[in-house]
Amino acid sequence: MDDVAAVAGVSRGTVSRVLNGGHNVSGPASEAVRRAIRKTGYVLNQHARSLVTQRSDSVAFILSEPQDRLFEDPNFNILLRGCTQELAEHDITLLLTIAGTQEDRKRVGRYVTGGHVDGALVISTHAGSPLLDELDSRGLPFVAVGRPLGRDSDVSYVAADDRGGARQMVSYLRSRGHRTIGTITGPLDTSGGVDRLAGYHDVLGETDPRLVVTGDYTSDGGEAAMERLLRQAPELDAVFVSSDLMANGAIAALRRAGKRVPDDVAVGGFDDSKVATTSVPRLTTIRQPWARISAEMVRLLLGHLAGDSHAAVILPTELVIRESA
Amino acid sequence: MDDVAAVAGVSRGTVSRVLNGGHNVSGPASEAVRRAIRKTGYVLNQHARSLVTQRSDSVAFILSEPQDRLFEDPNFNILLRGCTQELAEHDITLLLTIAGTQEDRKRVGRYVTGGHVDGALVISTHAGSPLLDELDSRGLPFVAVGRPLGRDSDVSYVAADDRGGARQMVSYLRSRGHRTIGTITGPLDTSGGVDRLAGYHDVLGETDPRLVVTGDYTSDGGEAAMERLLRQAPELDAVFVSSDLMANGAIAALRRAGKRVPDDVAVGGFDDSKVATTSVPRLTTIRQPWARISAEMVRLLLGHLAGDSHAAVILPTELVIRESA
DNA sequence: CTGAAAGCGCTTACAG
DNA sequence: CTGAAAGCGCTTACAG
Repeated sequence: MDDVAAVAGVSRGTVSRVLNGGHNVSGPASEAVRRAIRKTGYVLNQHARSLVTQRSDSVAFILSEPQDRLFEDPNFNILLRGCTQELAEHDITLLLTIAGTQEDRKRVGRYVTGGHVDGALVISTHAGSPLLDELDSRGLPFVAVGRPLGRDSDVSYVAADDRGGARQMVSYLRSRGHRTIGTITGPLDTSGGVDRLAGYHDVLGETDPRLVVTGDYTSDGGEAAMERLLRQAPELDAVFVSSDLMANGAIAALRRAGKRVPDDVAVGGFDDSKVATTSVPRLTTIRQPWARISAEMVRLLLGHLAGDSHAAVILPTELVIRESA
Repeated sequence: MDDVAAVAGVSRGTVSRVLNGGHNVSGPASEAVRRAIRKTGYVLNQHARSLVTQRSDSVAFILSEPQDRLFEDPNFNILLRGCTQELAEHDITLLLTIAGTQEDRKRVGRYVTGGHVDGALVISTHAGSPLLDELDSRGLPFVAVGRPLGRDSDVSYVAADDRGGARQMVSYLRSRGHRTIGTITGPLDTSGGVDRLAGYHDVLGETDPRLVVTGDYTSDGGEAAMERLLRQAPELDAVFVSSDLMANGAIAALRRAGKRVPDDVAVGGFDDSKVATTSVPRLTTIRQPWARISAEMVRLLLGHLAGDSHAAVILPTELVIRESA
């Protein structure tokens, strides 16, 4: 920077000013500095800048899932891409950090609270993640995707309306004349698990406990859950499955049991993920507004950085009718 | 840090020394500092440290593909995870940056050359990526995965033996009695495209040009390429397809043309990716040693950081026999 | 509009 | 083993 100043014939202060927007710098001076920068091949030292500005102009995207299955989920892709773009418009770089194991989470916790980033977008669906507490205690602004169970009243998050989406699907199934509607829930330590189940009960009221089975968001898990459901309640004529992947497994189980989908048993999924269109039959499901979710996450985080307090944003879902129900 | 020093009753220099391994610090002093750190809740300012050490203890994993299809590839997952773990053992954080668009690439280029990271792992299969030049001109150490066309003699990279792998597959097809073996290549501006085609010619010599068609690594592209191949050379009895995804599409085209796989036309893939086991019939393919690739990439990069010059590492592939050939 | 100067929070020879 | 001090490369009041 001294070089640049020398070549341009100005002080370091002036060089710094043109680097930071060029306010209060005369045209000629600005031009000279710009030329000097090109000539010297100068590149700013970000650490020095961050040391004085106390910000890094980057935020972390923390993927904190034991199983990083999310990676294979196209929706996750959309989310990541959306956040990157939104942030880029504000000249903020997004760093993806993966914290699959307990040890990873510690390392990442240290990293993000060490001043490397100004804030974080955290993707973690399971309850009781110590990561949120760590970020909190360090005072690092962050926003979560999905309602963080147990923390939803003191943490910023944006989520699809899981409960409302479940209501849409179950209402649709009932409107199609189905009378005995079962459900395969997600893990009950995730908001998707409890909220979608709540939506199911919202429209059906209390149901026979035999009609409710818990899955684990995997295809195999959905298959096993469907088998159990079939054993417990062979008379059911529809099932609301809390994720497309599980719905895909459920259909396999139904087929093996000799049931036709949707004629004998209608199947409704959730997510509108890739498998929804590749499965046979294609899935009737609930679409989550991922593009809007990412936009809102970034908006919320930027708000935090500017001093706003926390907030929750719930976005509506959409029923997508295909062949499975 | 002044607080810590005050509480511990030592100088800042001593605090810094325990922070950096505790060499040349007496037991009691070290203990006092440690207690003071806990008591004050002190957290190191990484920017200040990096400013003096001139390193950040982090490296970038740059995903520089126009289409970030890689994300959905489980192999990519293995690569990413492997690199993260290897680096973590050296206390280095891996930052994933995505540079899908031209603009992204610029931003990322600025970021990584701005001192934020000590080096980079770059994932970019297409030739002529300006990113490599940029990193080079900035003097940032990096290693690429896959042979960077046109830059392979002055850049560090680690790759599977594409040419040898293609030889394995084509030799296998011939050993099974197939006589008219076609091939669907990858884009010819990728090393996977040219090297696998070279391997094909290695075992077959010059072939009828009608037997060679270029695809784009997508399933749809493979389907279209197969149709073309079938039109040009309806007599073929085997085809070596340069990626599993394309092989999957090729099988669809064959089925539609009334050909049985492998009875009428045998199909050999490349990658041993997820689709290899989900396609019907399951694919006979070439496995790339992703775990070793990630380990070697990290080893090479760490070498660079320590001052080593560049090097290329080529790792052997493995023929995996299933049902399609 | 511009320069001189203080300061951001660390690390690391240097001297003892 | 320890402290005092210089310095890493910037930004930003402050004075003019």
